[in-house]
Amino acid sequence: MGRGRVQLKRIENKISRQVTFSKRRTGFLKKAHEISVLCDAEVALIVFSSKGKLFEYSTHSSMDTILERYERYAYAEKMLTAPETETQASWTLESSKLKAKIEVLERNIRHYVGEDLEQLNLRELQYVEQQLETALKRIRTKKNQLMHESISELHKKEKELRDKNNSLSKKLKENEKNSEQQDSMLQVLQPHSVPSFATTSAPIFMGAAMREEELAQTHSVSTSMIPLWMIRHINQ
Amino acid sequence: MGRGRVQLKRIENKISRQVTFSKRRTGFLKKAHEISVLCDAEVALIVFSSKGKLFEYSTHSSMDTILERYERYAYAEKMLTAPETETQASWTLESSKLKAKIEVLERNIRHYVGEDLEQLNLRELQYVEQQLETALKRIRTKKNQLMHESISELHKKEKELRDKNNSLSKKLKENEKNSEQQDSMLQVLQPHSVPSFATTSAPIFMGAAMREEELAQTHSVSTSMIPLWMIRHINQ
DNA sequence: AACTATTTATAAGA
DNA sequence: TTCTTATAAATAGTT
Repeated sequence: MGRGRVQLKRIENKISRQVTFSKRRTGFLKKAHEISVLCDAEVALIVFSSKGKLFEYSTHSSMDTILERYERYAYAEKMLTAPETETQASWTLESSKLKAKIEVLERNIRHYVGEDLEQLNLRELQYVEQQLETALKRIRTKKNQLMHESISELHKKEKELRDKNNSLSKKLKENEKNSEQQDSMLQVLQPHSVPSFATTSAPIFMGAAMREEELAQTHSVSTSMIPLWMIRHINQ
Repeated sequence: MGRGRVQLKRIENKISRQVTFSKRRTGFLKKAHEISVLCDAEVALIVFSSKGKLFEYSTHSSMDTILERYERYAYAEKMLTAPETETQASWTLESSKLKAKIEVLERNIRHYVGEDLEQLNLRELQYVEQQLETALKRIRTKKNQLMHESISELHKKEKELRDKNNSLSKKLKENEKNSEQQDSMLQVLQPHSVPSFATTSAPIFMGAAMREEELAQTHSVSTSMIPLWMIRHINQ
């Protein structure tokens, strides 16, 4: 339905795929609602876009209710075709497996943060130590990268603000000249009428400078010549 | 789309309701397939007719896969509802919870070994860095402890073996004295019959010495004055 | 199930 | 995204 026929295959153009998805999704959900109302059916509809976003529709009885009903229905069917599978026992087993995995992962994490080290022998300690060294190195590299980006950004801003300050100062001087002439003419009526751009623009620049200082401070943790972490390690 | 307009409300005539359901169901499933193919979306569709019959559609990845993904996605919202009874659904939910937890843990571990760092901002990087530093410190302390224990143990063994060697040497000398006397009496019958304790006991001690050397070598990684890891970090 | 007059959905373009 | 419009598709009522 549209100006041209459409081939039933993935739309390669990303943009038009997205547009089509948006349009058809609307119609699709509408159809879901219509059939459920007109024909008194129970409908559950789940759509994940190619970008992973979720869209859903479900009849009055909530999504969970329908999925549960579906599970029951599918369960009964499975029991007919392949009895034995998917019993309560297998769920318990699945659950235990997952829990076991979680235990292992948690244990690993504890080791990576230096806890429960009694469980490890020398070889394992050595391994973890090496991994952490590599990790630290990578993290510091990444951190440096982020901070340098930040700093360049601030330098850019600083320059912009400086330029603005300069141009404002210029304008101010011109104004002063003009107002001196005016003052000499109107001094009795309007004394002290010069606006002070210089003092209002200063804080704008200070703001940028302070943020840069903050960054430099945190930066020193990993980049000054003899940083804290190294001293701590030498003293260990 | 048809000869007349249609009100969005339940069709009261049972026959035409059924006919409409049949027709629309076909179109609906077709739409599901179309959007999934055209737009590369993942679709799961469950319909129960008013008579309780099940119709379903799902993309290549099976219905279960999609429902599981849905459970995971909707996990946050499900947390709000009260814990359910031990139904099939709750098992699925439990499973999803565990899987979600595993995902989080695995993500953490990847960060602790310096992977997927793009996901972290400066603050988080700083946090992880600090944790790793503490962990490394603890691990090195523990390693030292283990190695020192190992070394004392070896020293003890060394001493025991030395003592044994000494006592064996003594006995040997006594034997030699005795056998000299006997030799002088029996030299024609048994020449060269002296057992060589000195040479067999040497390898026993050598074994211990080598193990200690190995340890000292690995030990130097974290305890020599300017160890490798420090140089690497200085050069980072 | 077909048929077909109409309504609806939507592709393309703005 | 939203609107417009020409056209393809779906389907209500009928046979």
